[in-house]
Amino acid sequence: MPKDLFLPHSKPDKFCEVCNTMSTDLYADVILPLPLGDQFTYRVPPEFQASIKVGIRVIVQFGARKFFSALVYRLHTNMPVGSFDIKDIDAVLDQEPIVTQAQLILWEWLVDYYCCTLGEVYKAALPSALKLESQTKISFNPHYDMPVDLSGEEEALLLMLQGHGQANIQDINRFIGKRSAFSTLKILLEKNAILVEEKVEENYRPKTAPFIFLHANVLTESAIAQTLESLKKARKQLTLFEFFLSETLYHAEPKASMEKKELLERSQSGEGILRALIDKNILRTEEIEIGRLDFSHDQEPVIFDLNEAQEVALEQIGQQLRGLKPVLLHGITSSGKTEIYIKLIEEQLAKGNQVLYLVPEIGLTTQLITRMKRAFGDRAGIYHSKFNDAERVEIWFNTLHDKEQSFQLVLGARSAVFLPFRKLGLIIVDEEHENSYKQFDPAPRYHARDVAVVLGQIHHAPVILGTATPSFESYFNAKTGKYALVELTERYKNISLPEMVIADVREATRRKQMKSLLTPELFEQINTALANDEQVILFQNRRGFAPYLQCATCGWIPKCRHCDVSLTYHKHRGAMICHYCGHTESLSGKCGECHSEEIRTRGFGTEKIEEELSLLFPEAKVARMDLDTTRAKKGYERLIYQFENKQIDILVGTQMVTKGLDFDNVSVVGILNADQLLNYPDFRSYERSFQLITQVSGRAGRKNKQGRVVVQTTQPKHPVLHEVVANNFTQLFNRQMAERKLFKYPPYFRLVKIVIKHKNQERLNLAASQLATLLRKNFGFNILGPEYPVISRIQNWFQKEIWVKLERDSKLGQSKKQIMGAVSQIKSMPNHGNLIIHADVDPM
DNA sequence: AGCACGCCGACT
DNA sequence: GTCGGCGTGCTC
Repeated sequence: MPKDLFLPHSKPDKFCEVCNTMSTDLYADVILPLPLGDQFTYRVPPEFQASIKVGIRVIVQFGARKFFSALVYRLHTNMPVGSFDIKDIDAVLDQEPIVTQAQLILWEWLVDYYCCTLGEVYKAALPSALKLESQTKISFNPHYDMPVDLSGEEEALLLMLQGHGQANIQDINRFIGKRSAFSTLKILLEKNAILVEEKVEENYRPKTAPFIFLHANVLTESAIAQTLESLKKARKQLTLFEFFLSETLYHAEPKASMEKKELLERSQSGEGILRALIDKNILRTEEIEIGRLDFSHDQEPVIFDLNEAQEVALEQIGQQLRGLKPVLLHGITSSGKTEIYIKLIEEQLAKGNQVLYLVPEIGLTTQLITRMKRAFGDRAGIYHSKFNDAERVEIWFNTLHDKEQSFQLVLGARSAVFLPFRKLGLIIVDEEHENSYKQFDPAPRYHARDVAVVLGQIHHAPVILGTATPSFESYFNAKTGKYALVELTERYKNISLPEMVIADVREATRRKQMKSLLTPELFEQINTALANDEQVILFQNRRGFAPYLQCATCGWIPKCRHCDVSLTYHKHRGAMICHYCGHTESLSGKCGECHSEEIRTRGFGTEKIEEELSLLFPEAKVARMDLDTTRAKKGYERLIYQFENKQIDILVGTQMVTKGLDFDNVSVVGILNADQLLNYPDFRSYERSFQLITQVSGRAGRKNKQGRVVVQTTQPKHPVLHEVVANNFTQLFNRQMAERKLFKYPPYFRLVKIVIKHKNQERLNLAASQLATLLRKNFGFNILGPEYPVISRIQNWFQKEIWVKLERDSKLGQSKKQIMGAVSQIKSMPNHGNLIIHADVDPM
């Protein structure tokens, strides 16, 4: 983008016939936080022409009544052509850009690559407190005499408004208790009884705290002396006042004020004593803005020493990074990748550069945060979705502005790629194979790892992708020279890799050796571990008690009434719950079909395992870690803490237990049902099985002692399991690559998944087949579907999918344009109004 | 995405 | 006769 777009244009001047002067018309193309394709052009009125810049927010009216905070994308003097009135910009919100030029370049890339709009990216990128939207405010018209011809509802509403002063639409809907109070409001508006206005409210409020200052009366030496004299009889007040002076005026570095809380605490005075001094006009209080960000750190920064293998890897990375290719760091579990990162980060921070450290959503554990805080103290900040909005705004500005106290290292989940970095020196993507880097819904459906690579290119910052189990895409890129590859094959601190055992569930069942859900192998291992005071982690990728219930007489299975899935039985809550929409039904105990009372549980989830274990090992403390036990705010941290402190002997969990946790007393890891992973109907299921089993196995092993992993399966001869046992990633990769090539799957081909949804099944079928036909004209055999996905209905929306396979070296941009063209053609056909169609590029 | 406008069925 | 359901089109 040319540089002059930053500046208001001074040409071409033209003569204004109205005001008889030379005038300059300046226009701004703005991005609205809406999923609309094009930008909208507004006129920049003269009073804003000097201050407007690309990347600042402005308030504009959009449509008949709504106001939005839009982002200035382009400034120019070309009057837009068209038969519409150009509206003026109403207000300018920022003095300096809050979105950088580099970010806009990234946004444009996202729009092209992920087939979305700038509005959608704008929405995803900015903390919501920075995206204002007007709210309709309704108030009582004070110049209105209460008439007689009002209905009961109208009168009640008016009285409410009179009492409250102002209300928004949601309040009124709640008050009236109907779905829409719009008709009542319309009548009242016609009768001139109410006033309606649109207000844009700033959501972000800086946090303030009371600070204590010297009162204006006491600013001279003599006044202070006099005051001290006058306080002789009030000894507590004198103590407080003297303390205040010693901390501010008489301090080595004098300050004007002191925070009230700190003053009271450190002088050990009470509220009342301070109050007295304020009443006497000796001190005064004032609200001062303070930040919400935590700059505290407990310990002095510690930097570790690396072992030989790590030093070699660090050296290799250093060499490779100079080539500005992304580096894939393939290091087996516990090989000490984090220490290498710390060294690399340290180097960048010393240069005054910023570092982005991406972790999967779930990987933002207290363990990692503690480690980074210990290494980098208050230079490290955290950004993820659990942060409240005010904090996110502050991190945004902290990243953007070079302040006295600012974070140089940002640890963040996927949305951290959108932060406004000034001077990015390095990007680390940890656990790059993790699926949670991909955003499903809403658009932009981006993969943070891939966005990070592009972000690195824009900033000329090196990118490191680290993992023990590379995604096939990344490994392929490394093998074909798009990425550089660095491998670490030794475990840190000489912890040996765990011994892997494959336990045959079918054989054990036949011999009647199963102890509940455990094979004799796993049962023995757990017993031994408990006897040695060691801990156990069990993995089952399914929460709840039983995935479904079934009538033993007729085979009936309870299903969700809104979705096409069976209800999962949650024993603890005594309910059957849909894991797709949350629909909950209480347990009737009777078959919905034949009314038989013989209802059986089928399969097992974490809850059932927890219960069975408590019966099998009554002495052991068993805990469960899944979505249900970690939903509460500190639930996850509490479990980790308890496990670390050995208050838990056996931890049962879903995927959560596989992520980046390091415990040093776990000797046994059990995978309860590997079949479920292997048989998952997806072309990536073997890749994922390998990743999950390897990752969870990595939790086993202690210093000087080999850990054990038991994998329970009915397919003990399955090749993937043997590759896991041998830790033979390469063999699995090569075998799978041949298949991927043959069936035109990634990484040889790129996939675009098109999802079509409609509440009406016939209309969905029609639209989907029309779209597929249209796409086949361009892509022929590379179109799959339309087909129902595994779950064909979610929350009463039926859905179908069409898959497009694009050749890797084909003109991607052009193909995507063709796809989106076909989509909009289908959408604009009559009767296709309530269709939802979206494209998911590189779906997971 | 919202929201207004416009056209057809089930109600006072 | 009207209320309100949804299908359609537009927003600088």
